Amino acid sequence: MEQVTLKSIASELGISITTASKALKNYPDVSPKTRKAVIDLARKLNYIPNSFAVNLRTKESKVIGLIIPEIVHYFFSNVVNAIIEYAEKKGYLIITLQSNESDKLEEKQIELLLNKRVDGILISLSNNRKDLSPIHKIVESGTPLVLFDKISKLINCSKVIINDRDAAYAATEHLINTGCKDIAHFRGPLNPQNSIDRFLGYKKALEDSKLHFDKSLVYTCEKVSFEEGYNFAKELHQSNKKVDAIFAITDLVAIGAITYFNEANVKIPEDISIIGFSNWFMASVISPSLSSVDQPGYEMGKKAIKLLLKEIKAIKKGKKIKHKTIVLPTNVIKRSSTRD
Amino acid sequence: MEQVTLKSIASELGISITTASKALKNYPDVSPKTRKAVIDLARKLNYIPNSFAVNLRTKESKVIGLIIPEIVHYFFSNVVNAIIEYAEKKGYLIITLQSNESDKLEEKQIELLLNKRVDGILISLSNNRKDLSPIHKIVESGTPLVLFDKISKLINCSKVIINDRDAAYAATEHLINTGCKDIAHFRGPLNPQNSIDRFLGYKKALEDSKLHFDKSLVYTCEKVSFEEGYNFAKELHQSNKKVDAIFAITDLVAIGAITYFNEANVKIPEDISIIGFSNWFMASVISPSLSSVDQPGYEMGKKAIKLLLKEIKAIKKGKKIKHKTIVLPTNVIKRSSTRD
DNA sequence: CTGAAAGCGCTTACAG
DNA sequence: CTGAAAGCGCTTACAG
Repeated sequence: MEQVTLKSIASELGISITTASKALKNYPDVSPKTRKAVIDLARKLNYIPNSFAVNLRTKESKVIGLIIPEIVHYFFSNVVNAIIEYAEKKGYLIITLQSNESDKLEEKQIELLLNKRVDGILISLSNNRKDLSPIHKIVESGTPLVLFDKISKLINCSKVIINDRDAAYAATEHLINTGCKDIAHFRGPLNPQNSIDRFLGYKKALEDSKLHFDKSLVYTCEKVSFEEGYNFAKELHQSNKKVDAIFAITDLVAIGAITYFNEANVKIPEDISIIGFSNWFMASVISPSLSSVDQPGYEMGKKAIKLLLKEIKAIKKGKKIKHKTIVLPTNVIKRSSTRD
Repeated sequence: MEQVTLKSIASELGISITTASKALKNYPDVSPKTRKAVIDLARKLNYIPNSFAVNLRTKESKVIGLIIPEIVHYFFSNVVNAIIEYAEKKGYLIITLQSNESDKLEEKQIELLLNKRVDGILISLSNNRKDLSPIHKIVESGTPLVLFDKISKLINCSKVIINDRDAAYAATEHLINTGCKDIAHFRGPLNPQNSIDRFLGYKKALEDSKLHFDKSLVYTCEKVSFEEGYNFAKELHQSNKKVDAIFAITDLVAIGAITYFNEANVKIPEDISIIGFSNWFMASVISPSLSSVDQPGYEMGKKAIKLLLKEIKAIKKGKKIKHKTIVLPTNVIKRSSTRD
């Protein structure tokens, strides 16, 4: 397959490479006749500019790197969906990588993306991220970075998040308002900020309503999995603890719990109310349908890529950029797993 | 941010760019002393080879393009997961695009990927793909291509698929074996091959069991959505048709039907059996749990990328490649939505 | 309006 | 063991 290059077009027309290049790029200083000849021939030969050469010259790849914990995940796949879609409209392509919640992998992937000279990077941090130096390195390299959902406040970059504490507060409040008094929490791992914030929101809601906070009603889901939800529900049920509600870190955990209670013939929400977090599609179709906190994945992805492209543009123009933190609203979706 | 280049390393050490390059690339004809000096300095300065220049020289991008109908989709997100993971291990990155089942968008995306000079392309075709010329164009461009799941037999490339006809046959047979006689089918759109094949498998199973095939029991889901499953179930229920089972094109459609029947107090599987297709995670957690055909998304993604990378390698070595079609096994997962 | 030339940063065949 | 040179394919400042 003989590649069509500017050189071959120029030589076929007996003009210089310079002129051929200008004709195709709508430079004003080319005669209409020459321009037409070049454009026609380019079309006829199906000329495609060599993007490698363009990248090398312009120092732009028109590619954005994206790292998320996992893609087989309702929330994150929605985020990715929005990012790919919006970026494409603006002429950017997305390279996606999954950290699998491994900080080591995440570091390698950051390295990969920097080596690839992507024009910008979007990350939702893995749960195990403690050492922030690899993230700082991105900023130091001059590559625009936007963190979303699972972020660190210590990084000097733009961020898109929800207010996990307020959202968890609202979820717990809903349980309290519907008459629950002994509310358990299936929390996430101890390290990630959003897991901490959801726990704090839960605790605060109890305190504000003068309900007793009972440490023994808090279970930690290391993997935030269906199985953990199932098993903790079982453990809770088989213990003698008095409990009339559960606030789960995520819908998947909540659904694990629902599955157990359905099997054990514990009535939801009569015997126990359950509320999840994220409002996955699944929440609306299981029985009973699951009350949840709507976490706008699509919106979050869109805001994040929008912000990133804006910063890339600003930097290109040599403008100073001011980092922003966008906080998206959430709201409690009431369904059948909690009382009226 | 002053970029560290071979040039800057060479000049700092007072050697030529050539030698610096060779030292870093483990060419044998460099003295150990020089090699060490170069490597040490490169590490100290945190040298990253400019991938744009490398791409231009090697004519390789080490990037693979992937087009799927949508990413917020259990099956496809599993495919993407496998592809990203395997590619990364082999030194390739993945650019993902979504056609949203639009053939026009799909064509633009193919164009984008070819312009980007990706080293290979993976596609699961959109339902509306009738004109195959954009796909042929990929093959003609010399870019290795592997089609998976939603393919066209008319394209001269490797493919990874399941046998949709046999799988649908097995699903329908399961309904028949458990005593169902009047089996409806919520089929997919008329164009895509896998939707046709599933319909044919369903029909063949009826015929082989001497059951009457009733055209009026076949409903076409244009969008393969939850709503269609729900609405067709309602339509079916409110008609006077005699029906004791439904084979749905996909779990999402099946779950729509289940949701309707649950609301309408129609007992599953006593009054009506339901079997889906794809074995989404959701199938195991709804009530009743949904029998389904396991469609191995992860395996399919892995085989597809593996095949593609193999062909890329072969072409690089100037070897002739023989296209393969891999057919992955499926099996019926029996759960509570069908009888024992 | 046109084109020679420099340069982006690398790789590699070739000469010494 | 070392390096000058050509070249990948483009863009653009500059001269005419």
